[in-house]
Amino acid sequence: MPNIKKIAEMAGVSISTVSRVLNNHPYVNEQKRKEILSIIEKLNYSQNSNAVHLVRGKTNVIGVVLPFVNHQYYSAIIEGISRMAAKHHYNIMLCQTGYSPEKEIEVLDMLKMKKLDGVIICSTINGWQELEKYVKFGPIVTCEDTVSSYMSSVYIDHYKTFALGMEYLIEHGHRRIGYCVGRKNSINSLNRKQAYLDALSSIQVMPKEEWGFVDCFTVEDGTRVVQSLLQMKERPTALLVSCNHIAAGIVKAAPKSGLSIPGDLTIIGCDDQQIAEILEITTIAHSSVDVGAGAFTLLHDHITKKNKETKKIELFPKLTKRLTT
Amino acid sequence: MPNIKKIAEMAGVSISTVSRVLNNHPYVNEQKRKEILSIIEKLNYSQNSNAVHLVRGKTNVIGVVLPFVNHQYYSAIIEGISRMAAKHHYNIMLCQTGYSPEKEIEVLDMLKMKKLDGVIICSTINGWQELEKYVKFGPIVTCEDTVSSYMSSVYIDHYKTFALGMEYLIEHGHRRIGYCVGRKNSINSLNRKQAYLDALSSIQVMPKEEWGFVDCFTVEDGTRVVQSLLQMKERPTALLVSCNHIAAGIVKAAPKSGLSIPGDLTIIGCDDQQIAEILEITTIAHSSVDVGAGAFTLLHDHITKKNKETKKIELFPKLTKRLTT
DNA sequence: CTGTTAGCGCCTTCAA
DNA sequence: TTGAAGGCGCTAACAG
Repeated sequence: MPNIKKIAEMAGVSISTVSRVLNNHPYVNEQKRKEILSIIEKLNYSQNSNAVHLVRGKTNVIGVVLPFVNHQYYSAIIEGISRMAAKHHYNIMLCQTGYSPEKEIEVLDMLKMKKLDGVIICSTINGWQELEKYVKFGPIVTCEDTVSSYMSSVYIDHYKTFALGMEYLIEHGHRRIGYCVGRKNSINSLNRKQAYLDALSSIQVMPKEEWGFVDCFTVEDGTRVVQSLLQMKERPTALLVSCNHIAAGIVKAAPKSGLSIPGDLTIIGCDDQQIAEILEITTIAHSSVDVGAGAFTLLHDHITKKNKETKKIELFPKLTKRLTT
Repeated sequence: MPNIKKIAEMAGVSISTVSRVLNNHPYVNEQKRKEILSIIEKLNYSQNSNAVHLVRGKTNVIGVVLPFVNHQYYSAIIEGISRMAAKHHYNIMLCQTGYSPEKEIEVLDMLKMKKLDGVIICSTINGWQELEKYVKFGPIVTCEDTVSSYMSSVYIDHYKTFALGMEYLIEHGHRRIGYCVGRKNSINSLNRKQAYLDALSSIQVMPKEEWGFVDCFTVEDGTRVVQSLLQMKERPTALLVSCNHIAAGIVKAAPKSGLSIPGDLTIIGCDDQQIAEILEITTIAHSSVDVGAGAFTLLHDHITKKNKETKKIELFPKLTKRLTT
């Protein structure tokens, strides 16, 4: 592999001059520039990124941290990030954590080690207090609501999401309402639960422990919920579900067990996965692609120092009524 | 930011010694090792990856090239790659090309520029002859069938896939058969078409041009297919569809237009997207996660020189009968 | 067991 | 408009 020195030798100039044409600097004799370019061409030379990164102190690579790549909520976010990143000539290091705290830290360490110019955290397991320790190594943007004043974020207030859903259900006469969320104690789950509890309390209804389902992530989890429902003496008439894939599982499994939807069971899902459209599931959604695009923009502004202060961008989901309500 | 020199100074040793403890080399006084470690801890130091990459000549990063991230066929492949990569301490650079030839070349250039240790191409737009030019810069593995003897691949022979589907349809009495594929002239599409034509010719049926749909990628394309079908004087009784998302669009749209499935129209999809399971679509599938995992393994073996010769791994999909046939 | 030294490939003053 | 020289931060012989 040729290097800059070799090119310089062949062109009979110094490596500085070669460097100048490589980086489109002015003050290079047009004749020499042409000559150098042709040699570069002939030798099929290109810069060694690692050397460039080392000397420049940046890589034009950002890290994207998420629990599961093969999950449409996240792949939509990646889509948004990808589009914007391509526009600004940034590359994406994709890091699937499976919600392992260590894996998340590993990525943050890559920031510290200058392998990454910045990081977007789609969903954290360590929590923002931990993330905060790394902002001194480079900008971090989250796609979740964080209280931290050191990190920008694009987020949805899931208290509002669930509040919106509960309002709809209550307005439509439901009193026996249940819900499904993912990780039991994540910020988002806790917010959702609070909205649920507050709404019930506003109509003087006591929440029923067994109607709150946790650890729901996939279609299979949805069918599991239906199984549980069938065992109950008293069943909810409606379910507010934090993700459409779970909702899809419920919607497919319920009729097979004799529960008609929305007759016996009303379902409201969340997010903008296409499955909701296909199965005609009522959903409360925002654009996940926009989340990703927004996160990249915030991050990019920080990297390029366009803005120093952190920024919080809230996205407001809205309810689309379809056939499960 | 502290560097190795600073650590050496503070510990009163040379940078070599620090480097040794950093890389777990033997022959370091246990006392000094402890001391150095504690200073590293105190200063919250860590190596500069770019310097390490430069001097080692590798980055432990591989590139993954695909047209669309937000498409379940590809996100499943990424899942497979991610899992294996994590196991071997490799990172993934994700590159969405949108089938732009230039974007694909950009990634290959990153291989040339030592930013990447290897590349996995999930679907190429430039074609294998072009890719081949880059193997001298590092190993390239594809998830498509390539004739190249310079690149390993994990692939499905889509001639066989469609042949399998046609056989099923013909056995079940269909004679008026159509098909849907993605890019009109991609290798895979051409292979599929050939299988289709060969099957028809084997039963002495003349193919009908308008029953071959191209540029089908999404659910919406599926509904578009149904629109076209409705305009036809003579309609096919069955459709072999290269991707379940298109099939999903057809399955949802058809009944709304009075075409019952499988009564008026039999549908066979392809690949293992969950949507097929949910909508009970008969499909011809292999595990896409396995494709990714296999591709990484091949690539890793090349990077670590475990095997020099290229290897071709063929995966055989099988037909799962459900409710659309 | 430890330090010196020579790179890895490139960018960027500085002086000419 | 050009070149020399000094890093960027680290690894790896080599010599002690």
